[in-house]
Amino acid sequence: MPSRVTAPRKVILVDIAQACGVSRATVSLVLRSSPLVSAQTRELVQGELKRQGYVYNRAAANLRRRSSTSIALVINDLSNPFFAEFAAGVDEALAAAGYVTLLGSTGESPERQHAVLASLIEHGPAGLIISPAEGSDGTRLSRLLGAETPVLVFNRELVGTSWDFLALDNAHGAALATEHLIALGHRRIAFFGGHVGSSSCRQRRLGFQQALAAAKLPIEPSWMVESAPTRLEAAAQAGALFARDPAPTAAVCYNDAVALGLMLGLVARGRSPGKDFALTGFDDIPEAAVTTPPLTTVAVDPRARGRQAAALILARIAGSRRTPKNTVAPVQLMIRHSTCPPPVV
Amino acid sequence: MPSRVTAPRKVILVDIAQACGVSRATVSLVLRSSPLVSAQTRELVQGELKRQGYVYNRAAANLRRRSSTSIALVINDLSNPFFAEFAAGVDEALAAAGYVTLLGSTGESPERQHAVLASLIEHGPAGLIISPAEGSDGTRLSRLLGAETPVLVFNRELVGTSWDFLALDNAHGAALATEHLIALGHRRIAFFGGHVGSSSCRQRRLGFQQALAAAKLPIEPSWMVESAPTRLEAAAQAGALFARDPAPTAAVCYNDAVALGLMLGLVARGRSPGKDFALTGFDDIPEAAVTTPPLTTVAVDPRARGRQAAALILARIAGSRRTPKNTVAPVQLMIRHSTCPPPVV
DNA sequence: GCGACGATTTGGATCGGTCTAAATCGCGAG
DNA sequence: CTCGCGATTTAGACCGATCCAAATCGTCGC
Repeated sequence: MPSRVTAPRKVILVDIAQACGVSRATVSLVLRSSPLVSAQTRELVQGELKRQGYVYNRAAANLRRRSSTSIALVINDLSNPFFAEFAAGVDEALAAAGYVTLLGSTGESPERQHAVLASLIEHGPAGLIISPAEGSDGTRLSRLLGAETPVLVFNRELVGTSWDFLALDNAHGAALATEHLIALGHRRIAFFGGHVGSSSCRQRRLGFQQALAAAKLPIEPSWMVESAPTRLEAAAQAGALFARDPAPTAAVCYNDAVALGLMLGLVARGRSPGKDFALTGFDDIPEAAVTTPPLTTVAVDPRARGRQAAALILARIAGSRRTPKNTVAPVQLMIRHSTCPPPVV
Repeated sequence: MPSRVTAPRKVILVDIAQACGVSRATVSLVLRSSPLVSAQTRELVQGELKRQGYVYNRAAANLRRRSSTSIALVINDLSNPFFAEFAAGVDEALAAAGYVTLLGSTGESPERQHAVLASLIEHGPAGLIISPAEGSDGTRLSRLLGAETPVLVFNRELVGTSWDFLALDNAHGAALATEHLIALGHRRIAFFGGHVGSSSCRQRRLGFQQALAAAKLPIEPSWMVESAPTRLEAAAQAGALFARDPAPTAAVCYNDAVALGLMLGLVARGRSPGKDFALTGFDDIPEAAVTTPPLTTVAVDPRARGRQAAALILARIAGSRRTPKNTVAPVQLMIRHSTCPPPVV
């Protein structure tokens, strides 16, 4: 009979206990570095742990302790550098706090989001950070997650829920960009790109309009141009700005991707962004600093937002607070060379 | 006595069993949609599950079944769009297969990588996909992970290990780029950027040199310029290409970031990339298509690589294969406008 | 020499599921 | 009416840790 090669059984707590001639409870205490065990047995056990290559089974421990050391992170679009950087920040801070990140990405599909969440919560995370897919149904999410799970919503408001919310200061950022253009002398300013369906777009439009109103400038509805928040779509929509005379001399763009697309569209029409047309972005993606011309934009520091989100969910898990908390993250205008004074007529 | 408000205890399997007047085993069978239970009780139980808002505790189940439904994904640099896209592909494919992704990012630090891995394996993932941090010690990782864990290494070779490995066809990609430049008429071609410490850089250099040798062109050592794989570093190193006369008329760059940096450096020196100097990148990051000029580069489709990595680790977990397997992913040359013929002297 | 007391150690129940083997049910055949 | 058999259902051990209450140990005071 050929000798059967069995995979060496995993080393568990009792193996260590037996090898040391102590009880499981004692080994367990050593693992959690309890002060109860004597220095002598502690060393004995620790030596054996190393010798046998023991790995702690956190799932088993968590089962008994009814606790959890993981946090779910659900991202609408990981391939967007903004969210990737956010995720990196979250993971960095969670790891530092001893948590593990359960990742889920939804590709902006509420259906996938539902499935992903259903799967993630079965793993019993201590909390959830979610950047909702566009078109998410808050009520439906509430029902799925229950009132118990600690949740932090990032970036997009989720109406019908009472969870903590970390928002960017969209209105203020757009206002800063608009004021900068006004200060340069522009009087005909467009708002370009984004879907009004998304709350972030509505907020940025609001800030834009408030800044115009504060400067007593008119808001021309045909200069509020929608487009998908992608470079390609934005480039295709550039013409919409010049459909009528007079045309705007500057545009506040929904985000950097849209701004870069608009730049392409302008160049294609013989315009020269930063020379005869001024435009601003939003996000300050790494690319923004190195385009030609470098893009004036509103920086939001996504990695820092990630760390902040981690801190907020940990605070919520610690559970001191009771009422849901809204946090607004500051933004900063980065002035580069895509913004110039209007051409003299 | 004031009525104590207790958080509603989580609904567990026995709650359902009691409410239905059946045993735990029966409920368990329903949960796993076993054909053993009668249609009648199945419906009864399923109704109760929904009514009470039961959520499955996968950790408990996995404990008994000695199985796992999570896979760890360790990434050296999530803020790099290439890896972010890769991660998105992995997560997409894993989710489709019913797995959950445990994320860890290391920021290129072997120490962090060690800590992250130690923490992740305690959660008992069924397998691990790792894109190693630069300077990882394969032997050390082997010791940490043991011989049992299914592992797929991505992108960077890990010497001293016997794990599955998914590599990009670096040599071939660099050769394609080099051949393209030669076909355009270039005779003095540099290899720019990257650290020779990294295996991907060595492989790309190799392909570059083979293509030169095949065309019977000399390899000039002073035209092999190192730099950190970042835009800024690359821009700073641009001068090294023109230190001596004659200078190269074209460069194969280690990756897109380096190529974009070199473009900046060239412009700063009064050169005009795509007009009087040709250069190629590697990766085809989204930005490459929209720079001025658009960058000729080698596309590797990171999202598809992510899906492929997921498929490979799942196959390894299924365990049919025995010997470690090396997979080389194809690459594709994307010809854009950063490559031009050499200037006529 | 004995009971007390602080310092350690430990048996056994427990977390929430799954597995196995055995019990129970319903019904048609003999 | 009883037996046999397939279809369902179930009791109880089990996964690998933690927790609690109780046991054990050494030694110190009287």
